[in-house]
Amino acid sequence: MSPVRSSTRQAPAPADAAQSVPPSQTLSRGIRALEILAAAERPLSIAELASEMGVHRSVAYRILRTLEDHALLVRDDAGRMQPGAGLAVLARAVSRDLQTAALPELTQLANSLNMTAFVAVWDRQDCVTLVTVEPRHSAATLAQHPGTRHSVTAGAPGIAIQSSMTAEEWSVLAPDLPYRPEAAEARRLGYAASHDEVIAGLSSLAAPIRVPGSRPAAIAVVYIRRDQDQAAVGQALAASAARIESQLA
Amino acid sequence: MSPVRSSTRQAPAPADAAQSVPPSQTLSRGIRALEILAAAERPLSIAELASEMGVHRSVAYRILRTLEDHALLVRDDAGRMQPGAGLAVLARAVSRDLQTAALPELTQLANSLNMTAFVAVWDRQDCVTLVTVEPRHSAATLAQHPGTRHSVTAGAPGIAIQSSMTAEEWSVLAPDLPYRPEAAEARRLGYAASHDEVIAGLSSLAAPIRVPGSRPAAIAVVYIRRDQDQAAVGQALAASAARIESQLA
DNA sequence: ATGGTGGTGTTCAATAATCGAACAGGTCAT
DNA sequence: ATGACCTGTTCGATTATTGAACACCACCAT
Repeated sequence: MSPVRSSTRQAPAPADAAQSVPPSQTLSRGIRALEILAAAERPLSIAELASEMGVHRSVAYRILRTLEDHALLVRDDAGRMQPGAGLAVLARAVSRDLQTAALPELTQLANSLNMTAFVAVWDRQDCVTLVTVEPRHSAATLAQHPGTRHSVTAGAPGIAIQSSMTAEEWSVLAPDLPYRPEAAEARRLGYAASHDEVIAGLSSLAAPIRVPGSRPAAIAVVYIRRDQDQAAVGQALAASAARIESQLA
Repeated sequence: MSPVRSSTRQAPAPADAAQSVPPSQTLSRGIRALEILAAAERPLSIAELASEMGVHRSVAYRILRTLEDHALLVRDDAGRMQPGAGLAVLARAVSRDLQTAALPELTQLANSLNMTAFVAVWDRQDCVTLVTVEPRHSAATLAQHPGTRHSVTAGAPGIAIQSSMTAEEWSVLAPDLPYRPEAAEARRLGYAASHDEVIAGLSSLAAPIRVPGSRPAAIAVVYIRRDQDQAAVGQALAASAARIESQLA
């Protein structure tokens, strides 16, 4: 296929049973610092972070300095920490091809349907929103922001992702998660629907995107009014998904 | 000002001369793994990453396992590593208020001007693109993606950021970086312009956004044709910047 | 002024986390 | 089947990490 790309042979990733190599303590703590900071809604001092992490302040100091070196963290005027631009650079590389292929489709969908459109990927137990596009005349903007995560067993994107495989395939890949019966119908239709699942009052439609070599994703829209022509929108989503898949091949 | 926000007193962030605390080795390596992975345009095996990082394979193994635990990394079908969705979650927290305030303005600008609009923040020597919105009828989409970085001394966004402060303030905050004379004029006009600076053939206009407590940012558009009414577009940018600033107050 | 409070940054011996070699496999070409 | 290349695991030696203690600064009440 790609004659230049050498060394294609490699070993499998066997079922990850209880891993026997203990995680790196320092690295874990560093990441936890980032997670805490991302969840906090205001900048935090080193001392606050240290107590939040449950480590000695001098340990936090060293860790935060390191994160700062790599621009994953920046300081306030007052010296307090907040997430840094380096994270945006790293995030751009997440499913880069999918992001690139999906963006034009999302723009097109958002504006023609006048709904917020987004791509979500399957990550462990969750569905994570990767890119979003809001419609042009967004008066009451539905804020579906990137980085949002919710259970993959709830909402149209999750159902769509499930619908890209059979119940049996699902039980292999996600033995702990239930297979939603709606996925079977979504499989027939080419798209999935949900109402009031993730956020009360909101409805969502989604179509699966099969990504070669990776877990499946979904392209979706959210909306408020229930009186939509679900079939038409669903088919538009499925068509977009097909175009995206063809670009990823 | 904000009576609820307790504990406002804190120490300064004195000039960061050569830091005397050595960075955490393990954490640095973990971040470097992410950087390498983000720069690579294909998934990498553990062995490849190890040699790329210049560490023993078993060291890389432990580090990657840890990153995987936190969903900053996911594996290929074949067990090779690629950036994970957790990074998207963290990135969403970068200048969250700015992102939120800017998004509607970007959508509005992109569609009314029919140009790609984006927000860039100042990070060390660089200008990093945070959010972008492409116009609706994007035939030839200018792919200005989030995460793009280029020197803050080049391009309209960089000049706009410089224009938000005087040459003297600049020399304090960025002693190593030159102050572009264009910034003085941009300061008068309320917006900055550049041609062929970052990417040959592309022009850009930008207005500064002053962010309370943080480094300044910029809102900008890129376009190909030179025959634009620069003043009108520049003023639209400045107006958007003003609205964003008022939301951040 | 003066001390109290809450913060940052630095140093250093003790300790526990990390390192890296060696081993045990698995998969895919040839 | 043989070699090439990979993942995952174990374990003693080494070294990075830890955390207490110290010096210092800014701000606020008293």
